[in-house]
Amino acid sequence: MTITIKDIANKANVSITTVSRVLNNKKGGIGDETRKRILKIIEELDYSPDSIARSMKTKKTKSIGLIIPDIRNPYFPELVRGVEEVANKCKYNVLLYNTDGNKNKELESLRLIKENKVDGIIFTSSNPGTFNENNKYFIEKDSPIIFIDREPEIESYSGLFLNNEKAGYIATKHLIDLNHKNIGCITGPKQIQNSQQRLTGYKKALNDAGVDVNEDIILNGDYQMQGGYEAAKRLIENKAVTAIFALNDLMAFGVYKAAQEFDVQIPKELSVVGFDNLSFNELLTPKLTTIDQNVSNMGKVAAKLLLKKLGSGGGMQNKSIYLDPKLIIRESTTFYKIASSSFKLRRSKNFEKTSNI
Amino acid sequence: MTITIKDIANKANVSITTVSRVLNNKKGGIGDETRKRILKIIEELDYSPDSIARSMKTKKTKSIGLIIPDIRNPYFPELVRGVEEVANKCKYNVLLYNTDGNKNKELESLRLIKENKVDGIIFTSSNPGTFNENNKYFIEKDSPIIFIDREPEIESYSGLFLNNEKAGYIATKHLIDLNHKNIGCITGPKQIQNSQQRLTGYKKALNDAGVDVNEDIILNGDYQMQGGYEAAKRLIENKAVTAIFALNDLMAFGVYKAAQEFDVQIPKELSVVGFDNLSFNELLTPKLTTIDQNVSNMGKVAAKLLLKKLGSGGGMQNKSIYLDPKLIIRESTTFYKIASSSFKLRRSKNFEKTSNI
DNA sequence: TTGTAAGCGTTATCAT
DNA sequence: ATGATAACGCTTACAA
Repeated sequence: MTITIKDIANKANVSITTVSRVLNNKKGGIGDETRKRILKIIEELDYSPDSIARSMKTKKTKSIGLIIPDIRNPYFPELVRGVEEVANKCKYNVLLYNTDGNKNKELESLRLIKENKVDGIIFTSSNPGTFNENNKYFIEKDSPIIFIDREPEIESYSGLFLNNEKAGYIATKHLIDLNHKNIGCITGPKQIQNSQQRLTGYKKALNDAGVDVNEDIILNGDYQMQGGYEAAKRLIENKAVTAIFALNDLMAFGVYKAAQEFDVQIPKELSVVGFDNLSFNELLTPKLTTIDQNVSNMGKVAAKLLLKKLGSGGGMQNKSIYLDPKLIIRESTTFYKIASSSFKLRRSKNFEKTSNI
Repeated sequence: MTITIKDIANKANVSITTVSRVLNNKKGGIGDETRKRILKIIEELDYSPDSIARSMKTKKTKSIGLIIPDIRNPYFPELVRGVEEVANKCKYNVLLYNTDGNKNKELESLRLIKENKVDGIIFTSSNPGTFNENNKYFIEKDSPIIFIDREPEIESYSGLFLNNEKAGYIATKHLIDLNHKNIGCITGPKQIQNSQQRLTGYKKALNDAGVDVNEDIILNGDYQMQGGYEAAKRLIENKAVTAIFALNDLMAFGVYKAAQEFDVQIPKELSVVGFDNLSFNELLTPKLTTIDQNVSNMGKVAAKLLLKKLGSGGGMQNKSIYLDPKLIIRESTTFYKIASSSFKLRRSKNFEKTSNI
């Protein structure tokens, strides 16, 4: 038998109201002796309130939904931890949803709100158009959703975004300052907004420095290691670049792999800049110069934003926060000297070496 | 204004009972015409039932709790996806908790069940003794918890475990078959059961092959890259081994790092076997020979087990499943020839090389 | 300081 | 085939 507030009330010879009062720490209106007695009984019976019943009245679940494309993408565990940390601190639970960027799954997850399962949602989409004005699940002005990383196509929303263009700019600028002129760029999937923004920053930095943008060394990647690897291979084979800016770390890993395969030394012969500052960077030798998004912090800020919104009872203006990126200079970038870039010759030697292992 | 079953009933000129019936697909007792009419109105009003109110009656939340140490550990995202996949297929939501192996947090999370927030829990502890007979949150015989990877100290439970000893055995056997005799072993934290089991398998394989167990080359690691790195450094410096069995992949990564630093060729001069088959293995050159746990599958099986238990209304026997490990042979292990293991000399050369980069 | 009672949105029992 | 109503465990006016 599950024990309820009624049992406590009986045992303490008070009404359930009184018990409810001490449960919710109502300030005034409770005898000190009564409170103690009730508390003691609660303790004895190891009672804890049924949060479902509580939600029924309050219309609050103390839960938030966290919707992401794929937790296996190493970007997200950090985000999740960040969100969870502040959520739990405020006694909120976190419901996790992976959508694989699938629009139906994204929409499906919004049902959570309608069904009262969560008080609010933190949403990272990889899919443009999930939220737009025509959408059946269109979210009204003060709906408790925080968008992360990708702006929805609706008129008003709250969100948390990285200043991706600036990030692309400073990463490229760093390379330019290091005397690089032929800087390859490996992008993410075309439809993903942040990839476009980073690319814009890249081009802008080039322009500002008076370096021509060479579309031939801007290659499409997929934000996966494999795409980075393949693009890097082409770039290296064509001996076209002295530096590569990969628009995320996963692809930068792919660049490392290609470089290793072709026996191209990083950073001596090829400088590499990544984007994300994943913790696996530790793994790499040399350590990767990259853009830090401080993903864990983004999670925290997003959660705080959401919780604040929830606390305000819908009376809060929608607002978006733009975070500034930070360039983390490590070991994968170095000053370009013309003489050092002659890896094409050595590559053939390497082929022999590889084949007899 | 939120729309309820009552609104539907009014609009359809029926009682809420009838509406409830069509919502729950009750077989008999509903006029075909009425059903259609109601369905249409539901559609029109875009109504969906309040799952909290539903839970109130049914005592079911259609949610499960997934409790893990840390989602940033690359082992867990796979698990989470596996769990989520089958949970969602059965219309269950997943609440995620990271405990950092903290006992209090682990206990805290169990409150979820008491508060009726979840119907069941899948629990991966890294902390012995969270569940034991004295524990206040002691879980009774048919409580809906599935333990993963670590057995609790209670008398009866359901769980899903890898046959770790066997895994340790076949990994070591593989190395022995490759003519290795001096096989170093880097373990996980002492208190973690699966590390002990893997180690037992390692020793057994050695014994069965008539190779003496050398405690000097069994080093304590921490299941983190750093620990693997440090242990490997010592092993390499002492020139004591021709192969290393790291009890998880993260530590194997550390071994790679140390090998690289000392210019020791894998596998030519040092064979390495890992454990977990993390997806980042793709990153490594050469690719890591490792034990595959099929973590994603474990997640699925665990979820199925839990759901089955929930479906059975508590009338199910507790039972545990032991999964068999699989050795994935890739490029980091090779046949040991005595001549090839002279890396100590070359190491000093490498120091010069490193220092002038 | 404490108690009574209504009500949250469902489902389920028992009528009709 | 359908409806009236109690009940789930809590919070919260409103009373006392």
